[in-house]
Amino acid sequence: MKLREKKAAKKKEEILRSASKIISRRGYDGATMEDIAAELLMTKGALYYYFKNKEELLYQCHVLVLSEAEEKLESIYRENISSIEKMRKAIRFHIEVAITEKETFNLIIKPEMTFSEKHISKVLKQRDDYAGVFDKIIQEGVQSGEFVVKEKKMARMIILGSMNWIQQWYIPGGEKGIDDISKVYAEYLLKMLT
Amino acid sequence: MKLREKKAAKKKEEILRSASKIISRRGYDGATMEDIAAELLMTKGALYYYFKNKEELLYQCHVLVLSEAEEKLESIYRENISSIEKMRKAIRFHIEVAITEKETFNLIIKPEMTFSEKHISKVLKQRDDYAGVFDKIIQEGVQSGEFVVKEKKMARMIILGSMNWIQQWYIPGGEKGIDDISKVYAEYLLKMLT
Amino acid sequence: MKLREKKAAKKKEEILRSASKIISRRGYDGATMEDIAAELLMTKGALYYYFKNKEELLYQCHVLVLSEAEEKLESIYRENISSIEKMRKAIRFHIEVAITEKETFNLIIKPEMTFSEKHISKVLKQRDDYAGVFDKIIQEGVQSGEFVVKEKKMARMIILGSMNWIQQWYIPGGEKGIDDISKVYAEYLLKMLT
Amino acid sequence: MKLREKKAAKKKEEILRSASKIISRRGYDGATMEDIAAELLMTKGALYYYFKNKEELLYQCHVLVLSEAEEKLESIYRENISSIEKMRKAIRFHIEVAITEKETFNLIIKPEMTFSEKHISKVLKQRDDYAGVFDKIIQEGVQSGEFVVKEKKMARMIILGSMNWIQQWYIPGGEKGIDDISKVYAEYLLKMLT
DNA sequence: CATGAATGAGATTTCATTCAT
DNA sequence: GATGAATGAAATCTCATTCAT
Repeated sequence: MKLREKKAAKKKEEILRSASKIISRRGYDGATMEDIAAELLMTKGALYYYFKNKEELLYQCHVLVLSEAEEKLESIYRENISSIEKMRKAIRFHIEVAITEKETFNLIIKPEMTFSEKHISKVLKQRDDYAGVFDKIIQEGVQSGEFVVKEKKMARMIILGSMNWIQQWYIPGGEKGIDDISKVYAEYLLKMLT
Repeated sequence: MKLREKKAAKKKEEILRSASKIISRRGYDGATMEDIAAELLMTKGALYYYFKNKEELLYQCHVLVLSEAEEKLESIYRENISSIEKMRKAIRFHIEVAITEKETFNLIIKPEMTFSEKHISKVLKQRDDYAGVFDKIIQEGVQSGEFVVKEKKMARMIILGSMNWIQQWYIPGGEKGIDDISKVYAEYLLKMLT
Repeated sequence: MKLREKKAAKKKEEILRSASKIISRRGYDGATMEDIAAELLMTKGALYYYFKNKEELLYQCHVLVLSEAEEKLESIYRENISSIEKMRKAIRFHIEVAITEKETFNLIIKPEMTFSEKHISKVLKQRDDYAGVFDKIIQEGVQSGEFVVKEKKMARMIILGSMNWIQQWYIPGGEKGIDDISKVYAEYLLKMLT
Repeated sequence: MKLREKKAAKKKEEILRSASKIISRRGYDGATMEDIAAELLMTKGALYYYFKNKEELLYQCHVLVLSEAEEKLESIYRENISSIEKMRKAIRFHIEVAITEKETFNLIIKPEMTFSEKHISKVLKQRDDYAGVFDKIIQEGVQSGEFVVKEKKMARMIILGSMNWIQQWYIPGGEKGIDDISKVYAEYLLKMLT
């Protein structure tokens, strides 16, 4: 029994990974269930065995990706380092995820247009939770005197917004690598905070 | 004849304004030709008289909105004020456009997914031109010693990215008005540059 | 304009007649939009130009057939003849419609299973109105002393039920013609009422 | 071995009872094999072990329900009472079955639309047999002088048709209970026969 | 015996696009 | 110039049925 369930769970995750890849390449509307199934060498019908419809599939992608990312972010927050270092790490991590897993993070744009009422609030909640970790780091840094920020929410918006935008112009194999980018971003954004 | 053409041009612009409104509300895929026609109290067929297909219509929207915005931005650049002031004005202007004309600016996200090869290079060129004005302001500021920025392109990316992201969370009538937001953004982003 | 509208209305009616033919032959689930379109030498898409979905199409069938039938029934009720004669005529008319237009009357079975909440109440209302004419004839007959019925609603149920059931076994070209059947039914059902 | 078979037979019957419940609730097309399996806490696959396809399952439902009912009806026919009393009892029994076991009796509507050639003749035969008991009662009543009916088949059609139609409007817990209804029906239908 | 997984055919619906009038 | 009508391709989703384990 347990084995069975594990197998199914693995399959689901496999589907989610492929799905988010396709969705990010083609967009939510552009990615057809056929495309997603093809990538997995499955038939459309099989997808519906695991997820009851396209929105559910997308929603699960969202949950998977974001919960993994949030966990990692939290672990950074709990590290025994200065707030500045935490923020630097968080920035680098977020950029890395947003780019290398562009596939999945792209799902995040315009959720209201994609999710129905059934899911939208949970989706927004999860994003808030994720963003909340950045808030906590900022808050901590302000208290320790490392950061000087009055409008903390705004600052967080700027930080996350600028990073999320990277997907719009980043081209793999281009002049700047992820590492270069995240170094510069960290530097400049920290300059804003301190 | 001239009158005719003028009339037609006016009609085209009218269509473009309505179209961009609808497209931004529903997204490019979500906005059907029917919807757009309905907003204008026209029939689908009529749209095809003015624009040969949906992509062309969207492309023209893009041209219209961006060329207007670029012009205004250039005029800011030409003003006889400090680079800091220029940047502050540019930031406020961009945010205002991105929010109040959200309708049209939203078109900008993910152009490769929307435009075919026929248009994509022109679209990207126009965006580069628009962004180029920000580059010029930064460049000028660096030369005058007002700004201290080594990675100018990156800085511009951060600035534009953070502002474009505002659409993702801004809710009209919320706690913060456009003015508050743009003031804080200008302050924080300038802090980064100076 | 008027001409156009008339043309469209005619087309709609044409569609409804074909549709009800197909639906009655194959049942609501069995009749595909493709089938219906084929019968009319149209494409599926064209149907959706006239009716926004399958249920709407079916609903309009129902409205068309029942309102025509009710009108005729009312005219029988208004004739200047005895209640017995009215009932005899009504019975003959109903049987004729239920058989010759079997196509359309069959729609009537199990409406709750076919219509969504949006339409169901209107459908039931229209049926009640139709049945109501039988009630009025019975009522009149009782008052004039021609009929002796205490449970009028039940009597009407028996009359309509027995007639509606005819579709279940009637085979065109069989031993008994419609005329024979309706004569016997009228005789026996009137025997029950008097 | 025998035990095995008995067990299997019991299981089959159990399935048939559940199946007819679901089928009558949702209609033959509406009831999916999944639904039926779910009601039995089985999986779809298991159903296919007992019945080779959906039609076969339905057919067996039909056989089960009708043969039980016919048996009971025959026993009424064999009772040592007047034909009038037999008919009254038969009417009451039929209505009771048709309502309380609505689940199963509903299957009977429009058999040609549900059964393929393979089964249809057997289905019709069984129905004829069932109806035949009513014929026998009528025949007996006519011979004994209790009934006065020339068109015996028609009379039977009226009787069965009116009763079968009850399902269309009967609502459990409504004003009239089954008992009231069957009393009135018996009274009125007998009035027609005598 | 039974199950989970998968298939494949078909159904409804949507829309950009075309075209005769 | 503009409209109503129609097309056709594609997308989502459903289900009876099969089969390896």
